[in-house]
Amino acid sequence: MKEKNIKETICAVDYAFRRIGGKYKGRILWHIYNNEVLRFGELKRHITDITTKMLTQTLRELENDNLLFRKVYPEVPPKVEYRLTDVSKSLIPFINQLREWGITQMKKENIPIREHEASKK
Amino acid sequence: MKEKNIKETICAVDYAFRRIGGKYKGRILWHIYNNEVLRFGELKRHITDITTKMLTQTLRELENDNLLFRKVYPEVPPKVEYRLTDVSKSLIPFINQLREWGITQMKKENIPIREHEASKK
DNA sequence: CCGCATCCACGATGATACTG
DNA sequence: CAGTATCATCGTGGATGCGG
Repeated sequence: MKEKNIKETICAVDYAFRRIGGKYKGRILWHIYNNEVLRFGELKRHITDITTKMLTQTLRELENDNLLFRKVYPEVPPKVEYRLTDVSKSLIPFINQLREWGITQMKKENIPIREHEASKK
Repeated sequence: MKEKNIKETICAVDYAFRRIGGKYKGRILWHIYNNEVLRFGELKRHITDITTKMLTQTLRELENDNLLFRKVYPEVPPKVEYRLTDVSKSLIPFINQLREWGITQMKKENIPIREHEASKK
């Protein structure tokens, strides 16, 4: 049966796409990078078209895949923070370049670009 | 209803991922780049885990999205060649960078890497 | 040889309600 | 606040057969 496990992967391009592919992974990493640290609710507000379920699920995948660090504060109300790991930090240059490529293309096609307002401290 | 159209896209990261995301797009572009031009059957042999249907479908998407150029030779038996466009060529550096990141990670995890044998002429 | 058409299974995603 | 649980649905992709 379908080995979902990445161990049997062959091509590096394939491997990389499996790790950061998916509908929201790129954007999540990018937003966290821009803010250094984000809480669950903040992320949800940044990525407006994601549901609670998908956000939770994707965050878990990224965490299990060692691309996100999750810190839970044992408080009431709860507080959970997400940060990049060293591995995902090493991925940022790529995402950024891809983003610049996207901007170039979008300008060519006159597609309005929504910049994510990084709450730069 | 669900606007599949990319026109309403907002974030450039999202835009870029939509264009080259997907299970096979990255690999297809990469293989064609490595060989400059590939025929349908050659592509299918390179990407061993793809079905005829998915290959056809993905190639169409890439073509419609201006990331592939398709040339049909009116012969019997048929012959169809696929090449990169200027737009997808401008994308290659990023794919390559992503690939290098993948290679680094795979080495860390001792995952065997299958190099695609580019039939360098 | 290079596809396209059809049918079908299943996983991915969405909507909504509920909880510690 | 940060999720979980459940149900419905939609798209992706596989299998097969046909056709120029």
